[in-house]
Amino acid sequence: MKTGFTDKQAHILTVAEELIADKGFHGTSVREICSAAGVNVAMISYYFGSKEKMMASLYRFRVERTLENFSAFTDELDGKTPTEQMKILVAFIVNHILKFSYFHGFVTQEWQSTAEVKDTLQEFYKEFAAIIVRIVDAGNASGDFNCKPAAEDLLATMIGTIIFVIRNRNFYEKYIDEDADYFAAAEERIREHLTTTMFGLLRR
Amino acid sequence: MKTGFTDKQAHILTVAEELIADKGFHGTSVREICSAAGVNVAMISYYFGSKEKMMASLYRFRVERTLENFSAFTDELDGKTPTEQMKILVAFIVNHILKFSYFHGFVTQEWQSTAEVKDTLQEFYKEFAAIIVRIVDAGNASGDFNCKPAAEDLLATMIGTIIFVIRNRNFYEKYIDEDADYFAAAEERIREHLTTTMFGLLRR
Amino acid sequence: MKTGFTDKQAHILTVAEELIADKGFHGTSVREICSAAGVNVAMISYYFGSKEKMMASLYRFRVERTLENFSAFTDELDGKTPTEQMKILVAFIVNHILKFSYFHGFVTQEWQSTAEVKDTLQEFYKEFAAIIVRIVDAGNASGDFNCKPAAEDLLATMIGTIIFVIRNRNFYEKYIDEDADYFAAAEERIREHLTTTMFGLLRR
Amino acid sequence: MKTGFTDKQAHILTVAEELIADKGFHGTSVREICSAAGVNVAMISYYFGSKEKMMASLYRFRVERTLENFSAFTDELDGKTPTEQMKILVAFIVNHILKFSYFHGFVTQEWQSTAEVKDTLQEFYKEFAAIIVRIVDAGNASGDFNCKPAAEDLLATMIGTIIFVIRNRNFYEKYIDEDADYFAAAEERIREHLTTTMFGLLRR
DNA sequence: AATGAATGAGCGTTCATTCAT
DNA sequence: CATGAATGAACGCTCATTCAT
Repeated sequence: MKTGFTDKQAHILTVAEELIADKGFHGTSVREICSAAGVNVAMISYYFGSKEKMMASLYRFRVERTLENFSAFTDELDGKTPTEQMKILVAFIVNHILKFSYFHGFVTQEWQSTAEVKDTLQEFYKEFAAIIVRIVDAGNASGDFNCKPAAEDLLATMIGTIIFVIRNRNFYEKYIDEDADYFAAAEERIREHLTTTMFGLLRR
Repeated sequence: MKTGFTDKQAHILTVAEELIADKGFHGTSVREICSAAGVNVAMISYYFGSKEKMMASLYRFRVERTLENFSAFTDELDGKTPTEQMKILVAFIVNHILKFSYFHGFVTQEWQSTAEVKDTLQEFYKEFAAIIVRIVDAGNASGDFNCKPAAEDLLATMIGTIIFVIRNRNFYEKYIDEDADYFAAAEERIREHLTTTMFGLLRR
Repeated sequence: MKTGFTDKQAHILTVAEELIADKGFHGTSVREICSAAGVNVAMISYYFGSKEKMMASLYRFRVERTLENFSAFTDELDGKTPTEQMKILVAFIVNHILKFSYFHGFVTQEWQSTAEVKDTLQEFYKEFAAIIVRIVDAGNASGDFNCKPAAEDLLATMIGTIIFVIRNRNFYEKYIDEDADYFAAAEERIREHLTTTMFGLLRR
Repeated sequence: MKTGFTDKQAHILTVAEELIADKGFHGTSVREICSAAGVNVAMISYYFGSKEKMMASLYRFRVERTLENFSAFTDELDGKTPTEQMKILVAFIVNHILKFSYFHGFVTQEWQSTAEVKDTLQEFYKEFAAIIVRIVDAGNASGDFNCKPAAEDLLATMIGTIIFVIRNRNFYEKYIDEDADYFAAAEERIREHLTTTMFGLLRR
């Protein structure tokens, strides 16, 4: 699977991803990333050209990996009814965003991202919206659904809801069994909530 | 309602809010804020103790003002049917978040906020969730609704969806008439979408 | 005497001048200058904006001080014969360049100076060339001289010769009494040599 | 004449010379030189030990090549009258310095050269001064000249004047026909001026 | 109460050099 | 013999903050 990143670059990006997800782009220093990655402070400039360019690489890195998973996910949809497909789609997106949430919250805020980076993310959203359209249309044809809400609205609601739950853990965890692992429990809850939400919009 | 902020402090916070909403906490320097506010660079440390503490004050400042609006908003609900109340609530939250979205996306990301700040924001969410509960219960009693979805889930979906649309303007604006003002057009669209979404969850 | 530099700025420039005269612009670090000046490392950026801009200030600083001396020097020429005036001029330029030689060797080499800086130095040269023209013309009118060599050539020879002697001390000091102070002895020698040279060009 | 430089070393030195002449020692990076020379960045350390030592080699390299030209030049003097010899000498030195001026301006400035490097350059000056002495003595014996100015002073004036004109092109080019090639026009002018200057010092 | 000059720490980056291959 | 990946040190600069006034 060709990505254009060497092992060392991938290693640095993985470490950087975790830190930046936690503390943001400006809140994470090059020294911090390199120290955590066990490499010399000069390596980020050496490998990526600059911290900014490393960030652009990080986006590309993540999108590439996400789109790889997409194939597996879309294969899974084959032969299922639109209702089942929608359930699978919600489960996939909840699982994915919980893993890489930070990734969907940067653009336009905190990070004056370049056009290239914004495009990288849009690529993902458009790809995803296209799948939603396909399922919605199939469901309306088969009679599973009787409404055609806009794909971009469904997408906004799904991703937005998940990110809110992640970012406002402090608030949301009060409604979750405190003995349970937050992310595992939250994943299940959001999946169910969003599934219900989607069907509420598709069948009226 | 006692706020504890002098006029000068309020002025600085207002200026800071706008800049930070645009460029993030780390992306906005103390010099920049003070320069834009027309005050001495030492004033932030002087008035608030530090940039971090100013940020905490900013949260408190915003929550206080929001809660002030709440009274007007809750007054508006009086004597309406639960269905109408829910419509008003959606309209209020969409309008509010569009104005102060930055404010709901910081916590846990980009900013290692203190417990105090997190509490400040939770105060708002809890207050809001309480209103949702009240409307949902009233609607179930009156027969307007026949379901009792969790208030925190409805909240997450409402706020999350709005923030997504704001942060991913690049993506979402493709689905909006390009001649229209983005925020005005988006506000209307999201309001309708979320209203439909809420009713889809309350009546099944 | 208004120069536009505060005492602190003047202090830093004086220290910087000495170090840069010795080791060049790129060879002298900001830390080194600040350390020698007993000020914080941030002061150069703080006072001048950047190291580059400090260098531009240094040129201006030196030219201003040189042009101040000029008035005193030109006053001294009044009422003298052209022959005496030429002797005074040589003595002045030798003395001045020996003090600030570094200053005349930077432009176009080692430092990609801005147009502004180059202009600063040219200002000095042009001012000086004008005086030479005046003396040469007066001398030809009075009969002291019988030739009109180009002022820019006389200037080039005077300044060039002096700088050579400074820069190639290693070579030149072999011809100077080793018990004497190099600069004092060199000053006298060059003054005599250049005086002879000038008269050799003015009377043939 | 044994130089001790391999072809690769000579190639690197030639490239380095051009760059350093333009931007100075500190202003030219090892990467830049190696990149321009089409060799690996490690080669300068590998071949010369360090950047500093490469610089010492560069001086030696240039002096060796200059001294090689000297034989041809001194041969040319044979059988000429001292007056003609002096003209040839001025023409040679002007031409040479215009080509390798940078080379004569480094020592003691911008570069803390080692004793070895300084010696390398002195070797050249002493050799040159010896020739001047010979011509001056011959001219005084033949009656071409009637003065014996110090060779080191003549040398300082010649080299200094030329370097000034090169370094202060900005100033000097105003006095040169702007349609002409600067270096070609300057060479002719300086040659004539220095020839006149030398004869002015040798015949009084 | 408020200033603005000044600070030390840390920033992202580039440097000449080293070393395993 | 030659490479190029990798390094530690130092670079110029900006940061939030302090302190004498």
